[in-house]
Amino acid sequence: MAAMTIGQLAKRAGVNIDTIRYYERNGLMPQPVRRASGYREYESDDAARLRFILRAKDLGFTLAEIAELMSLSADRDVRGVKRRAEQRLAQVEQKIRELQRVRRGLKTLIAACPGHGDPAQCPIVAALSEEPVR
Amino acid sequence: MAAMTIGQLAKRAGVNIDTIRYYERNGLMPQPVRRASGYREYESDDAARLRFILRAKDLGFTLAEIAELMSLSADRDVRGVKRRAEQRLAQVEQKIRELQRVRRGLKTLIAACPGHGDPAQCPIVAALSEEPVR
DNA sequence: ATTGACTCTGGACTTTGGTCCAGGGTCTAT
DNA sequence: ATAGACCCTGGACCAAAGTCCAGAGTCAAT
Repeated sequence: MAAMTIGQLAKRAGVNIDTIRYYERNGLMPQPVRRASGYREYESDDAARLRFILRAKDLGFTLAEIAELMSLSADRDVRGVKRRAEQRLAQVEQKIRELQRVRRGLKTLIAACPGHGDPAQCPIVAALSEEPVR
Repeated sequence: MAAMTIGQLAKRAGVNIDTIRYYERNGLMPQPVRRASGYREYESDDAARLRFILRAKDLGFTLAEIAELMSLSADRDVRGVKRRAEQRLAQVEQKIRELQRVRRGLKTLIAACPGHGDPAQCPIVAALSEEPVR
């Protein structure tokens, strides 16, 4: 019920005021009611919507994906929402695998490096110019 | 020994020709010898250097970090190189943990979503507007 | 009524790692 | 000698997700 200004909403959500305007321009936040002065007025629904965006962002969705999620949700397309979440999960798992590969590569190099002495003995220096493992 | 043009080097390394010029502008690749015509001439050392850059990039180093690695390596500072590799490893591990958290979040939502019916029953739609777990 | 904090708009700017283009010169094979 | 492929430079442009700014108007408290 309590109407808020954009500054209050921003503070409450812990985001920059310009971020909210940016989301509005990009269709993620609604065009809010305006006072006679032009000031935006937000309701608690808007705060919920902003939390939705931030939570989804935290889960790694891009803003474009979030817009799509909200559109699916508005269409009551629960299946579509679930599908997008599954796709995102697959991406995350792919990225984890990739980073695990990188981790193995780094660990191998670090383990073999004496950390002192002749650079020619350091496998990091040497290995970095070998053929990539890709 | 065999001198190459930039196009040959690019093809051999599998990168865009402009990427090499870009690396040169940013101090990652050396200013090569020029022919009278102005054409760049590369030696196999340069190919090794380019591989170094690409391999390090593959391990997730930024170009700035790669420049630093090369500078350390040129200073024969093996300890410094190892330290950077360890720091990068720590970053990678941090990122993996973060993605694992994201994965858990997504899995929880997906598991609880029926995938059909009333959107009010779908925890993805609902949970996304709750307080972030951060 | 004034002050200080707040808000409005439109547009410019940031970062990273390139990619592309135009308008010119060069190289190589025929 | 000429075509076609290559190379040169400088600068413009791209994505993503904001952030910042100037110049103007508004709000709340004193």
